[in-house]
Amino acid sequence: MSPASRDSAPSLPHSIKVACSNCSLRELCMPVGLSDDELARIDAVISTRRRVKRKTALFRSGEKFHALYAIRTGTFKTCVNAEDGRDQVTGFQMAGEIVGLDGIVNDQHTCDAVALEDAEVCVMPFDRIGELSREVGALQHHLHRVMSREIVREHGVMLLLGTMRAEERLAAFLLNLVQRLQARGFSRSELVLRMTRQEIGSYLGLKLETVSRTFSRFAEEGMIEVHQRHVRIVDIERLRGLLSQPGSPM
Amino acid sequence: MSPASRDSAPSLPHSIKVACSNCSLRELCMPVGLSDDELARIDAVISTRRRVKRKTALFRSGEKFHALYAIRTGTFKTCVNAEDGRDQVTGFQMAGEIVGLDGIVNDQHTCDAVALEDAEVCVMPFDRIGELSREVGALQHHLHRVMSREIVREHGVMLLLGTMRAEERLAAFLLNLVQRLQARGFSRSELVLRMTRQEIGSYLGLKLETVSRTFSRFAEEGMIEVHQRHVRIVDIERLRGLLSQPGSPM
DNA sequence: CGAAAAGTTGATTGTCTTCAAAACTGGTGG
DNA sequence: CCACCAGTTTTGAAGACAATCAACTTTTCG
Repeated sequence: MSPASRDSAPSLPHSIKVACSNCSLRELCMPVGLSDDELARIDAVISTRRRVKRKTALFRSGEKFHALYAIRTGTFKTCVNAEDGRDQVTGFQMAGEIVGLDGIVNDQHTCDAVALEDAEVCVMPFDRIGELSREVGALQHHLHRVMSREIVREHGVMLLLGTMRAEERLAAFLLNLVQRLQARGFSRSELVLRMTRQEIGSYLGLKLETVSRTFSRFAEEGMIEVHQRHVRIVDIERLRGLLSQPGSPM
Repeated sequence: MSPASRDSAPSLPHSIKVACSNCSLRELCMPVGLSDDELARIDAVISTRRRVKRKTALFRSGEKFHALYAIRTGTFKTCVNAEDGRDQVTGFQMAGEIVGLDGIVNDQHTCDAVALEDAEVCVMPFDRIGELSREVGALQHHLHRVMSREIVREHGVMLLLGTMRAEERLAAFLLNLVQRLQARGFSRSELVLRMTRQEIGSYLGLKLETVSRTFSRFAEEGMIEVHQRHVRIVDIERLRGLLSQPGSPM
């Protein structure tokens, strides 16, 4: 937003030595069933972490691509910028998810990844991942799956943006968020939004006022309780119902 | 649309022996700078073609995934279906482009690929591609780039769906189409739409009436000439201008 | 504490959708 | 070869939904 804070991190800001082998998030970002030897080799490749402070960028559009990043803690948004100043949030990423895949095609990032809260990521140098995945079949397939999953996720967003009304979009957004939080051991009814109404709106193709109004309407109707960024899902079934009913089958 | 024509092709409908090594589309779907040996090994893997008749599916959502497909001739649409009957065209693919990437994550396709005209594709069995890319580094990187390119393309569609007005969407659509056609040796001002207004609308998140009206408006204003599916771009600069001006920088 | 950022709410406007009717196209069978 | 018919496209009129503009409140953070 503010062109002032355009501070992408320089080469090696805060880097830390670590190991996947004893990482609690391994099930999320690594293939399962690796041998000790394979794990050790992966440890050798993914040897540094990087801290990213709130509102600063992990990478920015135009920067040279050299690594994928596995999120360890914190939440990110990715967002693309058009030449004319428009921008669009393309996703919100949380622990265990991978960002940076956009950079592979042209060896250059085409979107920004900005931390919504203080965060920490594992740096996975792409050329070394490539080498290693030639030897460790499970890693190769895992990488393919990660990329394919992202493609499928984006199909879902396109469906949302192309066919849904505001209420449906916000319901889908909330349901997706709690589902992912639940998978990470958080409550399935309470959540703290790490992003602004603005950012939610950008992601959902709505203006922030519409997001705010729709939150209010959901609250009035007793489906959720909203206190700023704290949301409590009171009637998840009715929220789900918003998605399956009104469909204009085009 | 008509639930009658739900005929995805069975195991081996019309298959033909072929070779990438002397294929004119190689620059589009294969890495460059391969040795003769490497090319021969790729030929061995991509050994069959398949014909797909107009309005029939190359694959459908739910089917088991086993191959990627490189389009040789013809045009496809890919489209995702929601449980509630909604559907969304996620892309239009033409010669040299790859479809099927969505199937990798869960070993199952999550969208339909339907031929908009009689078409022919090269079948690339995914497990064999995987094996070979472990040995041929250029192929591995190429595959990564293809997937990354698709992710970046979808970012662009999200920007379009999330931030653009009808005129901008249609202008972006037309400009993208001619650009890709031109890259394939076709005119940069004449094009034949292989899809209906309906399908364009689904892709652009608009109703078919809006697409039709917007075409008419462009024609009135002398930017294009439209005769059904034949479109002539008269003033490409003005069309481009639609994309760079009005931006609501959110 | 105070300024800036974020969020809420209301009134109005604009764009796209919906509903409807008619014209056109292309393929099929008499 | 022509007539017919389903699918496609165009166009109009009315309505709906979200955007815009604006004022105000609340929260956050230096």
